[in-house]
Parts: sequence; C-alpha cells; structure tokens
Amino acid sequence: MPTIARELADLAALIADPGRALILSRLMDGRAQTAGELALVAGVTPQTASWHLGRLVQHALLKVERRGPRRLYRLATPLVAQVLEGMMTVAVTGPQATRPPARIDAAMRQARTCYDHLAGELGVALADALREREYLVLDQEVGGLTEAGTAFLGSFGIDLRPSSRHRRVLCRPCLDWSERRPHLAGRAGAALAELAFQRDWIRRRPQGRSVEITDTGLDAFRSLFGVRI
Amino acid sequence: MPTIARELADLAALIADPGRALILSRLMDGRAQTAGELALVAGVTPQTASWHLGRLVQHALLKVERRGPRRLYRLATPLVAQVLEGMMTVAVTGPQATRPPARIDAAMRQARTCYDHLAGELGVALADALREREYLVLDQEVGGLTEAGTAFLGSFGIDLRPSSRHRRVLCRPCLDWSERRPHLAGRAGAALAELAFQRDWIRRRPQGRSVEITDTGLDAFRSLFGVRI
DNA sequence: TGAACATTTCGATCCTGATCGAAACGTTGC
DNA sequence: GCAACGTTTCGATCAGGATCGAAATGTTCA
Repeated sequence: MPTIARELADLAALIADPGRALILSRLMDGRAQTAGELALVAGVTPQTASWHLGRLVQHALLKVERRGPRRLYRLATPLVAQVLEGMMTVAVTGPQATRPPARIDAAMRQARTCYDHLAGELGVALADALREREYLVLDQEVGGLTEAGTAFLGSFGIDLRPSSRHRRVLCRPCLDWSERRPHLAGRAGAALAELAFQRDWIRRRPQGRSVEITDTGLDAFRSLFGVRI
Repeated sequence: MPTIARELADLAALIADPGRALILSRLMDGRAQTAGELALVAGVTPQTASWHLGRLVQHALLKVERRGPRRLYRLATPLVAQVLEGMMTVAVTGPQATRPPARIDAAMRQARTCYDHLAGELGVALADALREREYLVLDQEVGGLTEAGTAFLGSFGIDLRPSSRHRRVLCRPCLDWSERRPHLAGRAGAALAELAFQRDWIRRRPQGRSVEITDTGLDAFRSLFGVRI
C-alpha cells in the first residue's frame, strides 16, 4: 500500500531539482511559458528541459496546451502555487543564522506577483496600509474586508460585494516568504493587482515574476493608499 | 546571490528522501520522538537515521532537545507541519487517474492528528456536523465560529471567547489531503482534539499518527455532535 | 571510575537520476 | 509535398547522496 509519506517524498523529489525549481518558480505568476523559454530559465538544453517538463506534467504539477508547434506550460492549479509559496516561506525562515534572507533575489523581494496577486515589500506594504485605514483585517491565518474597505475598493471600480456567483474567497492572507508577514490574496488581492497593472502602476519585468513600480505607481500607492515605501 | 528557487530546491531535496519523509510524516502530530524510534519508522539503521536527522535539524525543519542519553526530535514550528500538510494535499490531488487515493494509508485516512487537531474522515465529518448546526462557517480558505458555536463548545469546558492573551487564531480551515475538503484547525480545532483525547473518545495508535475511535467516542461524536460516521 | 546504552562520526561502496549529443517527431507555411 | 522550426525520444555517461559497518562520543547510573 502506498503511504502518504511516499507520496510526499515523490512530490518533493520532483521539486528538488534546481532546474525544475527554477521552472516552477518562474511559472508561479500563473502565466504560461513555452518549453524553449523554460529551458533558458532552467539553464539547461531544450531536451533536458523537455524531460523535466514531462515529469512535472506527469505528476500534475503543470498542465500543457499546444499552441501551434509550440507547447505552453503553466501551473496546474492555484493550490500548487499556494503550496510552493508556503514551501518558500519555510525555506527562508529556516536557518536564519546561516542564510541572511536579505541577500536573496533583491528584485523579487521588492515587488512580485504571487500567482494572481501582489507580494514582496509592495504587497505587504499595501496590506499594511489598508489595515491602518481599517479597510482590512488580516493576520497570518484569516482575513476580511470591512464595509469601508469594500466601498474604498469599489471606488476604483473593483466590485467585491458578496455574490453567490463567486465561489472564491474574497480575502485571504498569504504568508510572504521575503517579508515574513502576510499580504493580501484571494479575490480582493487579485483584483487589486489587476487594477495596478491596468493603470500602469506596475509593469512585469521581461523575465522572472518580479514587477517594476512605475513613477506614477509610486505616487498612486502613496497618495491613494497611504503606502509607505 | 542565492535565489529563492535554489532555496526551494534545497528544502524539497530535504523532504525528497523516503526515510526523511517518513520521519517528518511521523512527527506531524507535533510530538517528539527519540532518534532510535525514528530510525525504526524510517526503516534504516540508527546511524543512517542520525545522518538524516542531522540534516533536518541543520535546515531547521526539526529541533532537538536532549533528554538524558536520548535525543528527542520534533517539528521546529507549526508552519512546517502546515506546509507539509499542504504538500501532501498536492501530492494526492495530483495524478488522480493513476493513483487512487482510496488505497493510501487506510488507518490515516479514517482519523489522524494533524499537528494538534483532528483530520481524516473524522476531522472532516466533525467540521461538517458543526457547520450543519450553524456552529461553524468554514470553506477552503477562511473559517469562523458563530456565537452559538462558541457557546456550544463552551458547554464542554472549551473557552474560546476572544481574548487578547491568545495570539493564535480561533478557527482556521486546513485542507485535508485524504478527504480533499477542509477540516477544523486553529485554537478551536486544537481544543476539540484535546477534549476528545481527555474523554477517551479517541486514542493514539502505538505508532504513526493515526488515531482509533473508541466505542464511547463513536457514540459521543454521533449523539453530541451529530456526526455521521 | 567503569559499565551500559543511545547516538553520532568516519569511511567505503553502490545506485538513482540529471545531463547532453544525436536523431526522430509533429506542426506550420510556402 | 517539402523545408523550417520547436520539441521530444533514445542512449550513454557521470555525479551526488544514501547506505551500512566499524569505531568514537557522550550521558547515566552504580
């Protein structure tokens, strides 16, 4: 009989290869990439990357769709992203003494997407600012928008009124591995990130999932949200 | 510069060994075990287990305390347990077609502890029953007790009134890897599990973290909570 | 101090899995 | 149908880590 520990080990082995970890980390913004691009990300030849991608698809961490002669790979489910994010948190909160987290991925630490919402200093600062104005209640395990918060986000055209159409949770904390504090996830977090992209407050960097804060973005975050960055 | 992907891969490699996965899975009930016992669990010699345990402590997944000539190992933090539980969920929700989850760890699936609360069929059935009576609101991402629920648990001597002394969240969903639905975690879940042990509704099995439901327990869960198992 | 016991360290061996070159496959566009 | 391109399959090689025997360490108790 297969044991859960065995399943755990198999899954971990899948993530344990540096190339595959790079691929997974790259795909954690939820978008799709071609096999060739992912080979570059992983720093291996296309045939090696193909082997890795095959294993990741076989174990249902990734799903693949054919787009002409190319194949596009993306994370299979949001749950995968959530668990990987959790693993990253454990990875960097671990041996603090030996590995100063400050030296890890400077661009990623400043601002990045975490599947569909914002993370890093920016993500945590936004959550803090919303909390300070009492628009949001958020700790490490649960979160919720206040009525004032719903109205505030509504003023940006974000409709977060309770609805039976949406099965997805409005507001969820997501422990940030770089800041070690929760940022805003769930429908509210996703909508906020979408707004920021639409208004050009942030831009995706060409590679990786870190984002760049534009000058107008810095203004907006400070003046509209009261963010201190 | 170390990248987060590299940290992720290193952590995964740590969990990827079958012996270490068995050790971690065993320790997921939050209690401590000696090196010798863990060697038996992992199915390796004491010197091999010692090597594994050393690595797990070095990377801060475990912490160790000396008790006389023995050394007791336990999970370093609740976060570690939470992330491992998440990984298990991904591991079994993955290739559903190839690996029928029904065949995995029968005893564990029925009832087990998940760090400090109850999981498996029992854990999910308890959460369902509490939800049915409108004592509890719980979905995959957030949860909360109703006033009636707080009073109900209070009738068993469980004091869950909001208090500034307790930093820990009252009520949190924890996705159950075997049932694929949330069970009750947080302070409420821990208190409920403690109650069940104290009243001899459940007993820990000698090895592993699965628990046995006693006859009185079955009665109690059915008559007092309305659980259908 | 010495014996008993649990655990760790050292050293040598073995095996799984990552890698890439070469070649085959499949899709698109002419 | 053929050429071009992205991707995968096959095969051989190589390395890192898991394993255990032997011996050392450390702790308790008499």
